[in-house]
Amino acid sequence: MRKRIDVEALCVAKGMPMTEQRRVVAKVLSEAEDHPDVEALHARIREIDRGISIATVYRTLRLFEKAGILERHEFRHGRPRYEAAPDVRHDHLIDVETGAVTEFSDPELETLQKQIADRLGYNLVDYRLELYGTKRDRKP
Amino acid sequence: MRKRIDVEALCVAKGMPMTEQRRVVAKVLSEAEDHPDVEALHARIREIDRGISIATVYRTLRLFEKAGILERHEFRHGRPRYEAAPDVRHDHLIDVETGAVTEFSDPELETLQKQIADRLGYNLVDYRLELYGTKRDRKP
DNA sequence: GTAGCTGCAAATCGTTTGCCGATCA
DNA sequence: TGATCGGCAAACGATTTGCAGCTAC
Repeated sequence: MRKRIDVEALCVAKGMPMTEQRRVVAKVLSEAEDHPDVEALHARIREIDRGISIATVYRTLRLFEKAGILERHEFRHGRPRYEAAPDVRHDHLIDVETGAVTEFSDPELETLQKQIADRLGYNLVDYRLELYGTKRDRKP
Repeated sequence: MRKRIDVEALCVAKGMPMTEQRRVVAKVLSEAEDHPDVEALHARIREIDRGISIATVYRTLRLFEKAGILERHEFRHGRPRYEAAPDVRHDHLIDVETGAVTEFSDPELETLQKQIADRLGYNLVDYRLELYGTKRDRKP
């Protein structure tokens, strides 16, 4: 069960001028249950407003990302995929057969990572963790 | 202390036709102590043989990668970077200020990842872990 | 009113590819 | 010899940008 994030409200809170196009992009992002790429997003956007150009989609995604409203993920083998920025950080497990993404978070893992960085003489400022797997017992 | 890998020997072992150009690319990769990108590699290659084109560099890197002789890493913010494939897997800590890469490996971490995948109903087939940090006590 | 937006088409960037003469085994 | 290679320049695909007109506030 994914927590719905009101992207438009976040934009307004940041004082962004809200155009019709941005509202549509925000709506599509808010409603996405998956982690769509630009092409998928554009397709969904055009279902609502046929005239919105790909340039606007790119511009808007960059804008939202810089504002911290959006996360861009560069998983292996594929174009960047997007999700509305969650309030609690999580990591991703990607199904290598279907591309489906499962979210998870594990405090133990983060502790361990901090320890490793520390041991190497660094302060951990960020990390990227992606698991790639195949579903167990896929057939009946 | 980085273990030197004889890339040319690995190519020969795989039965690749070894041209003058491939020997140069192999040599540069074997001698690299860092994780250079294509541009850096091409620069080093040209120091040995001025005539080798960027197309050849790209073709050769792809060839080596497909043969499992080379690893391509797509760290955040930047072009892909390469290293001769190590025989024991390791992960990377990237200095966000300098781009320098420190290698590490932690069996505990891998166990934990396997457990997480398992808990989510997946068999772990691969993963990507990158730590981003700043050096502690950088100044004297 | 004016700063900032959008659509369009052209530009950009890193990377790949078709062609054809050259090289390797 | 026959398969494979490499250099060149053109092609490519995803993304960005300049411009001129339009919109939010």
